[in-house]
Amino acid sequence: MPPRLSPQAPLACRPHDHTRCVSHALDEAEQRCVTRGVRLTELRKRVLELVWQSHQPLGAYDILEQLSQQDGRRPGPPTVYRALDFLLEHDLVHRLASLNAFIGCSHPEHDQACQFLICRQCRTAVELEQSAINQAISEAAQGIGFAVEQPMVEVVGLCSRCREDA
Amino acid sequence: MPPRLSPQAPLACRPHDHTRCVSHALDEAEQRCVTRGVRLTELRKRVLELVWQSHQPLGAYDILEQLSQQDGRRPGPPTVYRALDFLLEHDLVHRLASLNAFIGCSHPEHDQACQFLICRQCRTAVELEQSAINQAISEAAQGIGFAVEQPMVEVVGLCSRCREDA
DNA sequence: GCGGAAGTTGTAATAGAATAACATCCCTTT
DNA sequence: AAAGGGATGTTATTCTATTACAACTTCCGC
Repeated sequence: MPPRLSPQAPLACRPHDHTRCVSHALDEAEQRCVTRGVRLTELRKRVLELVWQSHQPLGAYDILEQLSQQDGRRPGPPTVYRALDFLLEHDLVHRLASLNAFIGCSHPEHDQACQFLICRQCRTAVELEQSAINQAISEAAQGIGFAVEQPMVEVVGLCSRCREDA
Repeated sequence: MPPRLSPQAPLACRPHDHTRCVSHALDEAEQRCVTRGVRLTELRKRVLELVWQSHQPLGAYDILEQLSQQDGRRPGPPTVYRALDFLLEHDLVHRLASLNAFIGCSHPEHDQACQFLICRQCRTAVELEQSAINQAISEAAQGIGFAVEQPMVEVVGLCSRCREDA
């Protein structure tokens, strides 16, 4: 039986008012862009919002489709990828290589660790910030003279809720 | 300046007689398949050999091309992917999600940890087996009730040789 | 305001990675 | 020899991502 979740568990793990996640992420993104002197255009903001729609990573073509259906526009793939590239560059989203999908960055202010726990059933992805993981990686790398630049951790498994359901 | 490599550093990090890597990998694969009662066919063996050709991960379509050029065959993508699926299933190769590429598994006998240091310059990928990394991951996962199934670590950076050259 | 420069988006075509569906072949077992 | 299962071949297609170029917007100095 899965252990009871602590109140410190990431929001994505528990039921929560998700509209607040989204608005918080958008606010933070606005500020971040102001600070960096770059423009969070309508398109970029919309893509960020779509990515934040849930805690499940979203494919570029899913975003494309939602832009087509919900908004009036019908942009081509490059338009979406460019928006995503922008958001990636400014640490507002992450790309999950194992899923070819994108997800909102939960803590853009910190060093982006790019550590994710991905539930294979409900597809929810939770971002971690475990310095212990990074440290273990750094130490191993140092041992063979490898200079770490972008560590990436993606762990597939079953989240606590899906374990309960099983 | 990068630190001197210890003699325990993985082979892939240093110059070495690579034909021995390959033949050792093939031998081990043969045995593993016998043990498991599955068939290491000519095609599968050939794909494994191609993947082991170097310590740089190889794309499925690269394999395809080499099969076309070096051997007489001209198989379609499904043929190659099926061979790769087989090899993956039996832990004889790994797939690097961040590169869409495949690489020989250095220690199929152990639990496959799927930890890689990938040099962005020479593209060499070194497989690690750091239980410390897995442990850090497990602990973090346990904290939020997540059941780890397939941890995956891919670290992009600069290997020691490429640091020296720079 | 005007014009240019930089940045952003639109559009069409294409490249790259992976799979579906079905046919054929081969090996084993009886 | 026949049957069954596993392996491979073949064709077409899906999904992911990028190249190259055109059009438009925003910003800034004049």
